Amino acid sequence: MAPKVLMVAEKPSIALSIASVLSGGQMSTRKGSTEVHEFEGMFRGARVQFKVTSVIGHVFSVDFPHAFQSWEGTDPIDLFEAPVLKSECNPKAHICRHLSSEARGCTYLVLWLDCDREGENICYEVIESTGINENEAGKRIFRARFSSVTDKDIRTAMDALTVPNKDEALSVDARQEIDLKVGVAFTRFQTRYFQGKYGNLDSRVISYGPCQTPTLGFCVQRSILISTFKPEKFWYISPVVLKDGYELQLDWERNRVFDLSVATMFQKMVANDGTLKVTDVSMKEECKGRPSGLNTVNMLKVASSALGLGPHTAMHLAERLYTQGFISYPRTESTAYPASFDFRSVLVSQQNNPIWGLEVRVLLADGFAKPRQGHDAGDHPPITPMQPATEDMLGNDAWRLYQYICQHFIGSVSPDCRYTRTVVEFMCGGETFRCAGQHVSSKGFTSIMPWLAVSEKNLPQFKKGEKINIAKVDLSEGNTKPPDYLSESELISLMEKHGIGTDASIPVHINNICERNYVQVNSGRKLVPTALGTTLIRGYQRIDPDLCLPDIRGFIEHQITLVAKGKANHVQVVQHVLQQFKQKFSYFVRKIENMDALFEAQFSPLANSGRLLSKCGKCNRYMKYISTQPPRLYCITCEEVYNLPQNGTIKLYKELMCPLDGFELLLFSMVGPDAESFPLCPFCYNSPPFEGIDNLFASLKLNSNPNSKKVITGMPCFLCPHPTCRHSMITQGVCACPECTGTLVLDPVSAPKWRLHCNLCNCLVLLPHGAHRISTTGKRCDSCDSAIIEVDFNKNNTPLGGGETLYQGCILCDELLHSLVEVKHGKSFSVRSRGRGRGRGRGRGRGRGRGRGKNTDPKMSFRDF
DNA sequence: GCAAGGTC
Repeated sequence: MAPKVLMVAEKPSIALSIASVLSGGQMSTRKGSTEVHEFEGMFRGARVQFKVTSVIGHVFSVDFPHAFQSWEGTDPIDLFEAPVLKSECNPKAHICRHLSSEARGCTYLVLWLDCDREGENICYEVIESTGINENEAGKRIFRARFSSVTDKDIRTAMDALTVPNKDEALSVDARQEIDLKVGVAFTRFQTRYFQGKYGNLDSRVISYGPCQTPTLGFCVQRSILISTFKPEKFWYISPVVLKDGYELQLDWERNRVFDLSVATMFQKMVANDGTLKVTDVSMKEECKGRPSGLNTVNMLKVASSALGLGPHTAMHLAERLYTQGFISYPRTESTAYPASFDFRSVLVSQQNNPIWGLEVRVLLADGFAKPRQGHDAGDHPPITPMQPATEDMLGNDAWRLYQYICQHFIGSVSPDCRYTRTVVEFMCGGETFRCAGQHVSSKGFTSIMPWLAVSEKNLPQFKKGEKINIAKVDLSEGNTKPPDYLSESELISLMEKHGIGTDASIPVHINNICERNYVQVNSGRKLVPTALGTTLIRGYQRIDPDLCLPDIRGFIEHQITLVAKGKANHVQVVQHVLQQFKQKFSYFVRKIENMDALFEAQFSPLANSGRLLSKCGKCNRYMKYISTQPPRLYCITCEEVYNLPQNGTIKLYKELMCPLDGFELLLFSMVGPDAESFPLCPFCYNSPPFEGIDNLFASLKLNSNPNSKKVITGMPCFLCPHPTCRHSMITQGVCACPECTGTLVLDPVSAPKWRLHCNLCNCLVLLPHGAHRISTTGKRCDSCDSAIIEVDFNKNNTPLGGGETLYQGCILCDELLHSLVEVKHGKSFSVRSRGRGRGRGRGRGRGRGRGRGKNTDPKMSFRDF
């Protein structure tokens, strides 16, 4: 059989392009985690079977091991020395499994990842996933280096295979570890510090990051400039001339002066002279160049400033236009097109457009230009329309973006705009004045991009040496004005200039500082910092300005570049940089009072926030409920903060008390139609009471249904293993969830729509409707080990004979009860149906758990907990 | 609940 060659690209679209080019379109395609294209061809002088597939960006991402994930149990400074783990970024996509199975039986691996450092790093993620030893580089493993996804470049790359660059890959590993440790350490520390003191910060998490914080810094810097701006009065003179029916106001060469008596003096000198002498008339042909190709950052700037679309939204729309085939790949740094680019066929596809079709037909008939020379970053061609579209096909916002992309493209192949500029210079009383006129001789690309048009301004004819009487000399007063708040478009430029973020991540960072409530987007997409955003930046400036300066990203980039170039050892660089940040961190912690003084002046202490709600188990006094994000309880006496679940309402739960710690229980209710409610003890929720329960949660999360939207952030009663408390999972749990490894727990306040809900996933089971009372009994079903429940039916509609209302049974095995239950979210729910096994109790010694034998109902109860 | 970087 012919040897097999596996080729892997960074995204499915590139795998398709590569396969199409190399197979000449003769390939077969099959589905998988990502598509696999197969064809025969020649490789290193032999006939082979090619398989081309792709990853979807990074395969792995980096995080802390479980022991360091607890905010309570880890001192943030220890994170700098903590180990880091790589795990699959998107376990549901099963990319690792896909690669390993596709690599089986392959003799060669060819890496077609994007040709940048991230791509180089993904090369090694792919190698690791395939299981091939990386020492086989140059023997079984090859790297294709291509500068664009064109026929020519793909073939050239295939003929000149090299090996992946380990140093570049390691530089990305270094960046990942540094970003993670620095970001998480500062974020955890300042979040806990300030949320433990103030009640109205209104941000779930007070994050810090080497990209997001300098981004915020730009916005705050501008707003500080505005708030500290002192306006100054200035004066200027402008002679007025009447000629050939024109009234012209001339510009003063001095522009303005800041002293009224000086301005008055000049005015008198000019007025006394009274005659303007034309000292020069110059006429110049000017050219405004057509644009080069459109890259992501420029698209985002126009989207924000001209279309009113934020970068996040604009990227979303652009991605949709791309996946629907209307535009080319929208994430690119390049503004230069490859030499072989077919401009004509793009124009042909636009020639029937009702709005700009005519212009396109003229270009096709009269000849078109190539776009102005741009920058080739070696990634993708500029953003280009691929298919004609109408507003109906796209929807308003996507249409406006598409329209701009088309206008930009057509503009880029249109002639330059040409105009003549006339400048007339005058002298009077020793002072120089000017006026300028413009006449457009050829609109060129500005007819399709009218917002860039050169304005027409007519002047009367002047001759050098000519003398003209002044009609009047105005003396005007003005005030210097502060700049406006930073526009999103200006922010994007600043980020690009300072190397903060990438074309793909710039929108994410801007979105981040909005979502964290650090800035607000006002009208005109101006970014106005909130009190929180301003206070943070001013705080860093007080303690260590480096922390919020744009150079911080540059510093990290510079250090990892040493790794990428092979000039420094990866481990040593990471250690060195982390050592520096650790010192900055500990200094920051020591000096946090300097920032806190600013917070004190701006925000309300917890003691003054919120309302009294429930009793503290330690001091027996009422604690305050703070409903602003994140919801918390605060005990004024103990000065303790207890976090509460989010996105729901909290109230006191029947003044019941936790038997473990004496805290009053709360009832949390989610919102929505099938919203569930559950009790929790504020203390247990934050500090789970049983040893090792943290680890148990971690395994529960790992084993739970991956589709579950439920996020466990603390321990509510429905996860509590207390053997006798009437609210715990042990006493309120009924049976195993048919959908996941969780337990179905009785919702204690669901009357009269009694129900069970899973403590891990969204599975919901409706119990007999309208019953007076439903409760667990403490007894177990003999055959399936579920909890026996007791139902007190309503006497008006009891299904029991003789008007009986009380009934006990197992909801799985008892025919009557089983006929009365209904699964709302979830699949089948019966003893006989086979479901997935139980994950709980893994290795916990009771011999129950996943496999209990083929004929056993896999949905055992939770008793082996 | 944390970062930034890929990509959908």
